[in-house]
Amino acid sequence: MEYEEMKDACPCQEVHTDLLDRVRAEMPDETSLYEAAELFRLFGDSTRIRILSVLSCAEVCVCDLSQTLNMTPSAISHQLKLLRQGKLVKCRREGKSIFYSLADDHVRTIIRQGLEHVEE
Amino acid sequence: MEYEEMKDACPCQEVHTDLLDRVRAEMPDETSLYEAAELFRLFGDSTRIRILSVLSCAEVCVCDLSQTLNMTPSAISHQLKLLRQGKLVKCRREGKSIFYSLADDHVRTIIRQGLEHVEE
DNA sequence: ACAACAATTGAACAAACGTTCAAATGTATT
DNA sequence: AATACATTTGAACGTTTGTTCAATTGTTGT
Repeated sequence: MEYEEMKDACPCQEVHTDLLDRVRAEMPDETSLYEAAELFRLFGDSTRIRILSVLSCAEVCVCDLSQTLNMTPSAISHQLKLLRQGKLVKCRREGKSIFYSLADDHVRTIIRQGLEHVEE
Repeated sequence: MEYEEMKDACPCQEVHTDLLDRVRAEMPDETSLYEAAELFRLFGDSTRIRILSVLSCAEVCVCDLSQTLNMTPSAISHQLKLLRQGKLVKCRREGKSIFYSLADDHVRTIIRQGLEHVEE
């Protein structure tokens, strides 16, 4: 009811109704977009993208990450947990150390894409 | 001093020094990574990615966005401001309305990439 | 000049976030 | 069993974030 009134109140509505219908038809479903946002959110923090960037080069242990990025193992570990949950990285234990690597090549691609966009 | 001790305390260091040197050499510079993170952060919110997704289909006014996404013009406008600052969208005025569109094709590409990754 | 409308803005607020710290877990060494 | 070390975990903290609300700006029509 309210919504209908709002619709009428906006002159745009009259003009752009078919446009919006087309947009609605073409749009990816809400769930996919929500998941894509969740994915990008993981890349959207400098600590996490630096971790992923290191893992783009090599498989390394938490200790190495901690040294390379000059952050505490705890801070790194918390972020690794998020990256693991998001299926962006995988890990394997070797003695006391745990080695992390990218879960798949998509991750590398996405980072490259982002870097390409900013380096212009 | 403390840092040196930490270094010695970690057996990894001895083992992976050359690896880490190689990683450091290959890594993009801090600034690029930071900017890439900032870019991805913009895609990492469901409201913003939905806005961008609409703009991938068509140039629309704030009013249209507000209706399509079922959110207040104010909320939309706040997010559009961030997208404008990040150079992801551009706008032009036409009478009382302001029409938004994607700033360039990269944006479309990045969204597509993200969607591809989640739809698997 | 005034009313109507599209859009923007700033302050306020709750929710989500990232790091720190202390404690815990798991593995190898003695 | 006990120690040492790599990593993880949970609680706490200050900071950032997204939305709401009320007020404002800019444009059109009367």
